[in-house]
Amino acid sequence: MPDAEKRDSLFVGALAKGLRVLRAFDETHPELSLGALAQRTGMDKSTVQRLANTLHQEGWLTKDPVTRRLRPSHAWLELAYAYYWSDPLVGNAMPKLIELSRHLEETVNFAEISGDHTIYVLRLPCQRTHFAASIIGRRLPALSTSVGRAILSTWPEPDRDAAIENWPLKEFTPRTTLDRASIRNSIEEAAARGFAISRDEMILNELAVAAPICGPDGRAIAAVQCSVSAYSWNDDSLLKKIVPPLLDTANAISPSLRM
Amino acid sequence: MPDAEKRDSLFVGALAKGLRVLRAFDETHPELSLGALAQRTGMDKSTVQRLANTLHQEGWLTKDPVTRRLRPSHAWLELAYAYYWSDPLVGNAMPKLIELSRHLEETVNFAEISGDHTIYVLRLPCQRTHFAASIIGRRLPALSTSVGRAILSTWPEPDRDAAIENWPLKEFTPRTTLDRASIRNSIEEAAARGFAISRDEMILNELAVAAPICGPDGRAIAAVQCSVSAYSWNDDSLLKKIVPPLLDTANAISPSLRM
DNA sequence: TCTGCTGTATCGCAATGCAATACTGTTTAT
DNA sequence: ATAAACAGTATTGCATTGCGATACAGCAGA
Repeated sequence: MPDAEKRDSLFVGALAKGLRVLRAFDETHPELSLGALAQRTGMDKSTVQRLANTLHQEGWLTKDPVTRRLRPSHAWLELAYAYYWSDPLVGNAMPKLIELSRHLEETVNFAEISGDHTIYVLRLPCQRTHFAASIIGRRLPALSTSVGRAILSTWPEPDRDAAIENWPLKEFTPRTTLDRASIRNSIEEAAARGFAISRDEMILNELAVAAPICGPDGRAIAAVQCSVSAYSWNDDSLLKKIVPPLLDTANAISPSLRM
Repeated sequence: MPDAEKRDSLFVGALAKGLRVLRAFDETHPELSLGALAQRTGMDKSTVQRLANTLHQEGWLTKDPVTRRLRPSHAWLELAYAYYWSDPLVGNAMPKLIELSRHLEETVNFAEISGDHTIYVLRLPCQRTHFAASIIGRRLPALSTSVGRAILSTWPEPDRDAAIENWPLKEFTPRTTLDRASIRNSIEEAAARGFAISRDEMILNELAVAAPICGPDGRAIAAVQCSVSAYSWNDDSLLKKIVPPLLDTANAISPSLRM
């Protein structure tokens, strides 16, 4: 392990390496051969062999009997299941999101902040979109999403500023905002109005509105989001039809009241 | 490791143990202390300490700063994300499920067979139900679910019989079928009609219909399912309104045609 | 303040995971 | 066809690394 020199004595390297094997699978690498795994993880071929073998025996990797390639197993979904039970917000959020989705008949999402990214935790797709926009677990740079901006809009000045300065940005479409001053404006507007809007950030012709879910300290860690097509919606209709129920839903989920 | 004596030399015990720590979290144990983890995994306290520490450092466990308890982290959802990209059926299924859900305005699920259980892979909840019925990754005994029966109905005799004889059953409601002969009837009926119906198996007052998704060999490994309330639906309306589009959807997802 | 708890740190031993290497089987090019 | 190239599988000796007993610290409640 050349990267991390002096890890304390209660660090189990073999476990960390094994998990790095799991992390090697992503949207561009849905299945991998042993050799490819070795390459991607930077580990020795025989190390990967043992780790992958163990993961396979323990049911974490599925092995195609003919190509010998490895793929994520159903166990990966079971972990998501366990996650849902452990997240204190999800239990309240789910029924309210369902109602919102039924009412709006538009795609509704629930996302949380995870470091400097947002991650989709619950998704209720209503319209056909591209695949990545309809499955859970997707991480996106927080500054580029309506969810991230809605959440940041509730944070105290110093934290918010630090985020705006330092958090990463990535160009997804030609219209992705890469200018941090514009992002600051967007967040301040969100702070004033109680919700954030973003346009064409992740995909073109997409309009997203997000309302933060505040904890007892007023600081949000999650948001409810509604994503619609700019073909069918504009600012006015958004504000009239979508924003009010969206805010209601967010407030209903917020744990502050129940404490 | 007393349980598995003679594991071959390419087995990394530390990795397996670490993963067992992850598996210790489930619906009844959403968060665990170090001591509780040691108990549940049957491992030594200091072993668990090191493993949990490693998992925490690597971002797999979240540690509550005040209670010191450990919880699943967002990484668990990221694994689900990777899983979705790797599952060859999910990409086709998703848009079609969305359409079906919009059309029926009822809860639609996509589940696969996983050993002797079924596992929910995609869920589009439309009505409020209990929490477990609306999140992905849930495993249920295949013989008790409409999905499992729909899938088994496409299997050749010997496999099907072996499953009916040996696969596990568990009582979820007072009306859960525990009689294997009845289950055989149900599966045979499904084979004749092309879809399976179940009633009150998992929760009372629930009606579920499932249509198998067959591979090129005619053998199903997945099914589309629609779950409705027996309060609003009966056999007739189910057959008229739900079954036809359900079968259409299942056929549209089946990969056989595209090969 | 004492007692019992739960989480954190230390340490010597040997079990265990490491990487080099050799083997097997399947695919590609000549 | 035959050979060469490649990917997956097995073996082995060595020392690194993970093991668990034990001792320490920080916080409850009595």
